[in-house]
Amino acid sequence: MNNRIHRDLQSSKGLFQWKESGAGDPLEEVFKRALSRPKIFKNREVMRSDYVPEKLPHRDEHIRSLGEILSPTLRGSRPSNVFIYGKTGTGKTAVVKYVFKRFGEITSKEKLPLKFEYINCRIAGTEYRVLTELCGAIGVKVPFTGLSKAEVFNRLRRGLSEKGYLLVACFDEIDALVKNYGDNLLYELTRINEGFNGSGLSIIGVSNDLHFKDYLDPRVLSSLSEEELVFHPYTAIELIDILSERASEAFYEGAVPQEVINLCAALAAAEHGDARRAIDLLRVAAEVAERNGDEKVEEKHVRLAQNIIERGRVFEALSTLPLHSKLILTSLILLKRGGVGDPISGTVYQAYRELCGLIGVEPLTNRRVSSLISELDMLGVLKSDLVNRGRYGRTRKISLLTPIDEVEEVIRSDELLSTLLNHKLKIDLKRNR
DNA sequence: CCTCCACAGGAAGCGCAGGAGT
DNA sequence: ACTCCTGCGCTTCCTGTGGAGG
Repeated sequence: MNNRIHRDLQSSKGLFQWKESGAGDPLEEVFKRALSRPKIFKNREVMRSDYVPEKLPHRDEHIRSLGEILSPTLRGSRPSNVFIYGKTGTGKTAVVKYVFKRFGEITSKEKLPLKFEYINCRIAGTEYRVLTELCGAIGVKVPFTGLSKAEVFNRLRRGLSEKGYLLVACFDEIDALVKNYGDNLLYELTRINEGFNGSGLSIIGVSNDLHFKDYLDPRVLSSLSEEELVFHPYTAIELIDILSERASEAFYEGAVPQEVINLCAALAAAEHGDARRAIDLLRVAAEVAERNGDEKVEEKHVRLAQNIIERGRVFEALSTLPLHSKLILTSLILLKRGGVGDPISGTVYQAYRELCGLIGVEPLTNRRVSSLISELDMLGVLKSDLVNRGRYGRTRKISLLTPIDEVEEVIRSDELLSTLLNHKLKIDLKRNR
């Protein structure tokens, strides 16, 4: 099993290795190759996920609607709040950023007292930081910690009325904020305009959770969704247009044939029409082709890219986990390798405590481990199904969703856990004999 | 029909970090 | 120096629960 992982690692590395290895100065070779290699990328920036293109194919209607809704700002009155729904990669963020950019241009040309601020609630993280960013948008300086939320809120209100700004704020992934902190802040923000005329705050809420409305207080909902926009997933045909548009800017002519674009579009369309996925796929495929020294991107590169992206996702999700989550995964691996089918939470907790004992770490409580398992479930690493076993209680059956070898690979990238794993596996082997 | 298992998962609160205001 | 603020990770305590077996 060890060998297998080793082999996997080598072969995945092998992807990036040159076909022949020359002697002498190792960098010399790299330079020479890099300079003589056929070029694929003309402009790498264009394929980055946060790039806002000049043209957004198939979103004209949405751009016009949003512009229409925001147009009162140019005449100095406050526009309606807007709610935008749509799954990931349907162009919500791109449309908002694009519209903000264009309005920003007009604003600075005409010298209007307008501010447009884009905030990603999941990245901002807390209510406090969201408020801080709003303050920052209108030039009110706020320390990043130390003040009460109420104080920051007051400063925002004072700033708005003193400076006379009209602030249009986009709360992207607004569901993340509401799920963690409730809708109190939103309620307060929708009421901040009372007593203002001309200045104030308009909110654009963006969510990819279609059931998000259910979490909201009716009062917040009604004032927040004065206008609504719904973004539908892209079809494969639309994705082809989007990719072609980007590809023509990002790559040299002939480097990316049409059938490769079609393939990327088809693969992404099969997964809910996510444009971001499609673009990532094409970018990685092109990178693979480039590193390989090939002249153009081919189907095999796209297939490899698919693999790389998948592995990258797993690795990134798992390697940044805290120690105790990794210990839980380690126990799961050991139980699986030991021939236990899908263990129940009690068994996992026992194994986990044992591991903690071995490395001299104070174990967390059952309750906390239960939460960590739920978190891993939400991450999609494992699945925990509630099962009722009558007399034998009610518990969760835990199964790995990620291939066990991939999980083990990540666990083994931590030296301590790797040693622990080897140690335990050896003991189990002896016991079985 | 009732009991009782083996937990799930909500609520509250604690201690700490990292700051601000006085 | 002291008080007060929030977020975070965690514990403690608690109530709830579906169905096998008596």
